[in-house]
Amino acid sequence: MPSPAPDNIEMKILKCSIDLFAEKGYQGAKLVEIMKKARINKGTLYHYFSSKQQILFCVLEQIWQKMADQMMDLAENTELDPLEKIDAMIDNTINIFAKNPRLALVFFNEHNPLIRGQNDSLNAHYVNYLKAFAQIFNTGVKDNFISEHTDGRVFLFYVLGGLRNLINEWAFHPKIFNLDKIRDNVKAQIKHGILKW
Amino acid sequence: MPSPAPDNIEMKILKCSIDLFAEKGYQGAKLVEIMKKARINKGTLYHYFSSKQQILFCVLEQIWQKMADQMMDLAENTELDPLEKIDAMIDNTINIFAKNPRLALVFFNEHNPLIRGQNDSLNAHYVNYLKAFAQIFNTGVKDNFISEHTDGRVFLFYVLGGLRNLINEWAFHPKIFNLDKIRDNVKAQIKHGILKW
Amino acid sequence: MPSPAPDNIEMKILKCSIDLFAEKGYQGAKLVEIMKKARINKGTLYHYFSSKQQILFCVLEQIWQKMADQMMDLAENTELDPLEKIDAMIDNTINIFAKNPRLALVFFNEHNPLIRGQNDSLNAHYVNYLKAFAQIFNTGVKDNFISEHTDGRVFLFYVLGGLRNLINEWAFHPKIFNLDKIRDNVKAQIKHGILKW
Amino acid sequence: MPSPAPDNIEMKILKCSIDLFAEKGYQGAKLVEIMKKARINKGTLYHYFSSKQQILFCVLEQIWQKMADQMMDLAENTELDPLEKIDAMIDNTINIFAKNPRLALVFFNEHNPLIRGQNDSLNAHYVNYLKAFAQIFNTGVKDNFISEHTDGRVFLFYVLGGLRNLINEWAFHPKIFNLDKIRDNVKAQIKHGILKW
DNA sequence: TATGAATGAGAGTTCATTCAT
DNA sequence: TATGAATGAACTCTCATTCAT
Repeated sequence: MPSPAPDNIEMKILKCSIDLFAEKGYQGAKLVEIMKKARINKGTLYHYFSSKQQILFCVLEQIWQKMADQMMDLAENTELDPLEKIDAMIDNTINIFAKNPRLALVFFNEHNPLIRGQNDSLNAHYVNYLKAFAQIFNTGVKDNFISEHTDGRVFLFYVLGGLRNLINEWAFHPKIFNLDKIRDNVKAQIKHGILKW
Repeated sequence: MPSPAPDNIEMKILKCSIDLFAEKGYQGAKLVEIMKKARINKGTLYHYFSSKQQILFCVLEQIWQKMADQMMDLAENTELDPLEKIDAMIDNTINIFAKNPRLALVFFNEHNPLIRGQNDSLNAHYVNYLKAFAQIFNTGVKDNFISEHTDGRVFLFYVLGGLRNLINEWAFHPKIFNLDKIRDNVKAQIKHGILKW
Repeated sequence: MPSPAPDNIEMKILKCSIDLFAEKGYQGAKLVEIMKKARINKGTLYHYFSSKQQILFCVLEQIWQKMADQMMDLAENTELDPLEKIDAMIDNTINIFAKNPRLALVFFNEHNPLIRGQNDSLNAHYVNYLKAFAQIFNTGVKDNFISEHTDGRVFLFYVLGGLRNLINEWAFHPKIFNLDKIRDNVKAQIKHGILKW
Repeated sequence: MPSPAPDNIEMKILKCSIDLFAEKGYQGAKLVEIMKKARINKGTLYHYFSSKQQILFCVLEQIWQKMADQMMDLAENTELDPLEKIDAMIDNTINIFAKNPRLALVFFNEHNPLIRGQNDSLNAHYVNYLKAFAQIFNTGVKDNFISEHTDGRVFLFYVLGGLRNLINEWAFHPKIFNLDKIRDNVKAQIKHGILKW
């Protein structure tokens, strides 16, 4: 009595979508291709997702949920000091994509403010993420771990953008970039900059 | 005898395209809208650009050309030391977009590797940019300005991504972000990191 | 429980296309007209044919396939002598179009080398047709049925062009031309020429 | 004092049009290409021809005028007997295209009834041609040169179509087909058919 | 839940032609 | 007579989505 787990189809669609979004971009990936790749029929997809955009939202939301959750956990963590938390944040972010480079490509190429603005739940995760980060950072400044000359917002978007770009490059050229080197270098640059010390 | 300014239409198309690309994304912006905005007719656009993509390439190429040229000038400059050159690089990048936030939005949201791969001249500028940057950075390491623990490639994409993200945020929320604060903070973080010193 | 005939739509498109191609030529016939005539929607047509040219190819290919098949059958036939085969060839060609004059118009006006060159399968049938004809003709010469002064190639294209033109005129003026008269006259001319004998 | 003959431009346009019509067909040949080939500017063409179709008509008309004139001369000729006239007709037709194969391609591929019906003057020449031919043929029958079993109309369109097809093939493959062989074979077939005699 | 033929608005693009200079 | 930028109607084709079965 074979009973296929219904979630499997949803997962298959999601997986194939990620691959195709990564390869051709959201607009370039056609639903027919996704359906073929997932070996499902044309109408079937609409039993699991209400639209093409819904698929993208679903992918992005999963990532942002994880990123926000991890950041909020970190913010509430009482065992790590702020600098350790920032290190952990780098690790968390890298770890999310380490096992799925194509996910990184979708995330970084399709997550722009235009998309964000169209989906409340996506935006909510994003806001949570920012808030948790701010909390960590501000504590770091208040407790004298972080220089008060550093603007929190600027630091946040700087690190985020930097990481995003690095992971994107790694996903495209996995042989040239090395995740551990990225990890160490970013941590060091954040703390000490690039000057000889 | 009025002298006709033939370039005006080309410029008008480019300007309106940037606005619409920024607002709705490349795919979301429709040629009809661009034409209406530029107050030209359907066929006229094709006198100046052979396709919609051509318009995007043209916008991106102008930016990359400027960025590459500035970086190459900097690389060949003999009066500045490597750290000054990196400061100048930050200034240059910010200055390009300072007067046109929407240009920044187009640049950062539409310049993904997919686009790059379709246009040789675009890619050439990009490669020049990377090479000139590497040259500056390597000199900095060799001359003991920059810590030898810092990987050049990682640093490059980290700074690039960070700046990109910051300028993008500034373009979206110009009242929250302040270009001069961005400038100073990034320069400081690059050099000293965020630790109390 | 009515059984849907899925092929009907494909046939309907083909039939309406032939009519419109005949009336206005391939270029003159617009897809909108074909769709209206076939009472189908815009997208539906593309379920059955991948392009407008595909429709034309499909029409022409069916005819050439039939013509080539008949000619090859004739070539392999061992019961008829070469002269009887040539008579049969005339009959075959005329019979293909006898029931559908508009088909003749499309075939003769749209089948030029330009079209042929764009479609391998079309060309393959054409080549088969020529080869089978050559075989029949050469046997006729070898077995002393046909004068050795007659060049095979010249004869072939002469008869083909002549028939083509006659059928075309008949399709345009079916009341002036009479297929049986065409049939008999061509057969006689091929064999005896026009001289008093 | 250079004075360019104004007719030269008209001729240049016609010549280049024939080449392009032959190569790509009437619809496939674009006015821009014709203008480029003729090294004239965009607007200039319209000083010589009122439309693209006008150019085609002009080409076809010249040919049909020549063909009609020659046929009418032949009809009025009192020195040749009907069979000699038919031989002369073959020669005339072939001679018109012998020096310009591309002209043959245009003539045979673009001269269909659709075109004919749109241009009175074109049609007039065509009608003259048919009438003169009929006159020659009928005299041939009446004077016992031609078998009374041969239908005039059928014979006419048969020979015309055959010649058309042969010249077309020759124009496409001038190395395979030989005009003189065509000439002789056609004359012989018309008179004696292909039977061993 | 599954199917896939059918839908149709709307996209980017073409190109013969016009007309102010 | 010559120019070529400007025109815009009309084209073929796309594809996310629907819905009867």
